Amino acid sequence: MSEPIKDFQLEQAIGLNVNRTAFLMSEEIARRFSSHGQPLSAQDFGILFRLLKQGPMTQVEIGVLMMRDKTTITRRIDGLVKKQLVERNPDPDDRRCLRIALTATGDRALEIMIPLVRDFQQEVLSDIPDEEKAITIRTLKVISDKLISLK
Amino acid sequence: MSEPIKDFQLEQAIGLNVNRTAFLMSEEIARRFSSHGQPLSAQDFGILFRLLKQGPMTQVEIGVLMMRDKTTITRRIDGLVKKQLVERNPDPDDRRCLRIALTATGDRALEIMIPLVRDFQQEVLSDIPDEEKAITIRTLKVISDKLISLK
DNA sequence: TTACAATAGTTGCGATATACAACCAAAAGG
DNA sequence: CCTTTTGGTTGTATATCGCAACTATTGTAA
Repeated sequence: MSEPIKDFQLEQAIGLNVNRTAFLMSEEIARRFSSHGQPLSAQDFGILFRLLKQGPMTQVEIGVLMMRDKTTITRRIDGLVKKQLVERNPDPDDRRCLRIALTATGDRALEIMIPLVRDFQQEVLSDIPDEEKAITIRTLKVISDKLISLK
Repeated sequence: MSEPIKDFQLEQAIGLNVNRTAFLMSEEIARRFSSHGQPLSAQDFGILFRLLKQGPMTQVEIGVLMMRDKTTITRRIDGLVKKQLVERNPDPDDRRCLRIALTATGDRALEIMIPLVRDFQQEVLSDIPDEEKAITIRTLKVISDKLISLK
């Protein structure tokens, strides 16, 4: 008679560790943003940074990247507009679309936040050999790609 | 003049990958719980599983493990009580405390959910060599331990 | 013993995040 | 044209969360 139920080791479970790490990282980076005058979430940073790297995007495009419903993006952008970090510009070629673009204020916010993020990631990974960092990131990508393919 | 801002590689950032993976894993495991008649979140599973492994706990103890305010735990336990998965028992030695304990229903729910979790984790990691799984989990632990020590 | 401090838990309240349904406007494609 | 698809907004509902304030109980120290 096997009793397999209690054999499961939660502390070794990838799910628990991924979740806890994600929670703690988001919390800490948001805390650092706030203490540098930028009260934004890690998610908001993600939006702003992509706008910097890739230029203006529509809300639907942002929604795909963030894996969120477009109504959720409407409201997140509302918040960023209210903080004057982005603006909704008309698309000259398609009057349905709004091109979400960084403002000068948004640019300045990123100039503050990007070094914070870079330092933060460097800091939390400082004890990890490069090889193991690479393996970790690759493993996470494999998992998320697999989960996306399931959907 | 260096221009380091845009050099930051978001796709290689540990934070983005950890967050996305956590989101996708939580979503998928909740979906599987639901489709097996157990509409619970990964967080709720975490509570129930710890109660199975460690026996009854107070709400404060659960809150420490989950890194949540005790008021949040009160309400999560409310939900689990309503689903008859746990019960609040008086502590004979301290009348302030409630010992949160699995019910028989909660036990049966775990008998369904634990194999789902085990299979799920095995499935998402199936293409990853054991060595790399171990490195990934260890790296995540190092990060979360470091973040906890910052608090 | 008695007063004060700490602890366990609850409730009121507000904030945040999220998505579905329904809707409008505009574009695409027969 | 007429129909379908697409981008976006709003109404509504749900879940999650934590602070402030409260009660009840326990611990502590004069």
